[in-house]
Amino acid sequence: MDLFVSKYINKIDKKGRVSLPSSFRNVLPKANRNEIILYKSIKTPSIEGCGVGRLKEIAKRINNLDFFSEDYDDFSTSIFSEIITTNIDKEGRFLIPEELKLYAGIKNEAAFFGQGHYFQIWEPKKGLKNTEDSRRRLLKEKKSLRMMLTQHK
Amino acid sequence: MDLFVSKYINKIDKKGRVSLPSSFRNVLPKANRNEIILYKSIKTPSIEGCGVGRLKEIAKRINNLDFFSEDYDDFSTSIFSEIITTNIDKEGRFLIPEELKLYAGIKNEAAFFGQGHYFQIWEPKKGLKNTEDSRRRLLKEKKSLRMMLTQHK
DNA sequence: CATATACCCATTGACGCCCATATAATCCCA
DNA sequence: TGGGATTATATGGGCGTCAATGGGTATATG
Repeated sequence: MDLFVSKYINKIDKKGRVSLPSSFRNVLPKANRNEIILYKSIKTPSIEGCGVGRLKEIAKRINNLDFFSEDYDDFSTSIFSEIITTNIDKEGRFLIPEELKLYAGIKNEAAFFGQGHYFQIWEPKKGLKNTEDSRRRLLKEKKSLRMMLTQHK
Repeated sequence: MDLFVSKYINKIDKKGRVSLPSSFRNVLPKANRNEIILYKSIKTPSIEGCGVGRLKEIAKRINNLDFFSEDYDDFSTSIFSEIITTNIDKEGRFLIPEELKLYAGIKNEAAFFGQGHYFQIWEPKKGLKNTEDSRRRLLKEKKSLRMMLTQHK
């Protein structure tokens, strides 16, 4: 599976280390399996992460915004200048920078949420609540959710 | 046959393993025959499952949404983080995650119901009752439908 | 030299792989 | 076509491996 899926809650030890879930590590390209990038989520108090290869895709997305819009500047500033690269040790653990932990309100536990081509790291309770909220929003528009899930072709 | 059809009731052993019915295994593509995805059914207290190919298609669809919209996040959270991938061992067995067993009320036995492009896993009694209920609903509708169509003057 | 971080080793529990058996399904040949 | 032989499926259990976690120590970096 080459997508970040499912959710995991891992502990952060005294040294600040936390295991990237094994299934997430396997999504990273064999070449750069010991490096990920992290940045603040724009829309939620969470951290987003992915392999370094994904950067190009993000750049493309931002490039597709209207160059003269405020959004363009805001997104490109918020994302690119805030990106932090982090190394993964032999045991599959990494350090979450203090600033990002503060932003997400993370202390002793980190909840990892698969998001397909990237993942989010939440303070566990906040993360679970966010999942519920977002499911509730979607259920209001049953049509669109069904559209996503049902078999086409 | 490349569809999930028929129903089976299998036992869950001490280790939590359960056999995916052989005919279901044969539906999975030879390439990814040792991996399936599971998720909570939206409308019923049951687990739905299918091969990973279906997931990749959903990923493609979500990826086509506006990257910066709220819908994008809602979909990717509700779908990717709720999906669980599980491996099928050499004997054709897999583990149902505890959270999903709770959701479906499954303990020692699991009932598999073919649904065409996907399948459902139920607590046996609930599953059989659901089958009866939905058949009853169908018959009722048919009756009123026939009434609509045949009652002239 | 002090703090942070990487590497090494250890522990525990979960999971995958292997082997075994019983029952059911299929085959094959006289 | 009957019936024994072979294969497949569902199920049970032993055991090695790996993932998550904890801690000691070396190394780097200012």
